[in-house]
Amino acid sequence: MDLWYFILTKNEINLIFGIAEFWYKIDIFTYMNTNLDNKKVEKISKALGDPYRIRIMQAVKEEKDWLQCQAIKEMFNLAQSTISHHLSQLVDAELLHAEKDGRHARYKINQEVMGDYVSYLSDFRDK
Amino acid sequence: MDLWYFILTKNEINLIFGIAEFWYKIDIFTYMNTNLDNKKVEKISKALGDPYRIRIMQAVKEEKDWLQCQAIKEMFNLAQSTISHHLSQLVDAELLHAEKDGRHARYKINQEVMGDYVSYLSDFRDK
DNA sequence: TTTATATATCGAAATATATCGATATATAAT
DNA sequence: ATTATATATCGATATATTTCGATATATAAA
Repeated sequence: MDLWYFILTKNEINLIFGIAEFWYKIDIFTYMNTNLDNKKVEKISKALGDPYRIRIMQAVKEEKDWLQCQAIKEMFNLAQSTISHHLSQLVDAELLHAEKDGRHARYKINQEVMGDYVSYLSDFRDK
Repeated sequence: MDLWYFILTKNEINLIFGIAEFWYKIDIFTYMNTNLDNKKVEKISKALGDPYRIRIMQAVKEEKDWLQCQAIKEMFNLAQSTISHHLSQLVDAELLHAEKDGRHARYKINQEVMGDYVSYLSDFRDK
């Protein structure tokens, strides 16, 4: 049996989808994402450009559902006000959804914005 | 004919690949990208967290092949040393390949690192 | 060899960000 | 009502980044 190794480009994904469309008689629509302007991309990138915030995002990702602010505070040796600052950077960039539950705050990843950012960056690939 | 609208998650892509594997009797291997550590992700994000550098990336993308440094200088009202600084941020983060051609420098997007960054971020999606 | 051009590097000043401690606010527990 | 807990905000300081002008380096043109 042969083993083939691919790094797939957008065009190649489109080809595969094309075959799938033909075989299953369906239409798969892909679209270029225009939801993010440069200002927004800058803000998101800045938000991800800090070691603590990267680890916060990872912790939020690991959590099945929402992650309590309290849990984040216990991960680091940082003042509570500093954690709060990092969290608002992530919320301002809309990378995280924030929700208040009594006196607790909890967070989960904003899938839509994260998806927009990923597809924005994907446009830098191939041509 | 029915029209269905999907935002596909990684798991759903895997399902589609699974069907393709079954039908064409091939193996499609997907793997979690571990090429980037947090330090690298931080550096790349920081590099993308500046309006000039975002526009430089876009300009490099638009260029069919390599983009001359000179062309970038003409896009902005910035001192030559500042442009040089921004370009080295992007090259240090390995978002751009740099090449010297005589006394000119030229750049193109480092597809591998950009791809690694995109797939790193993709792991923040779905679960 | 001299001069012009493209880019890189250095040092200083301006600006932005991270961090803390103190304090405010809002909710829950007593 | 009072007290304790979770989070947010403020002001000050430390640190990092951006920007410039001046200068260095390296290549091409005269």
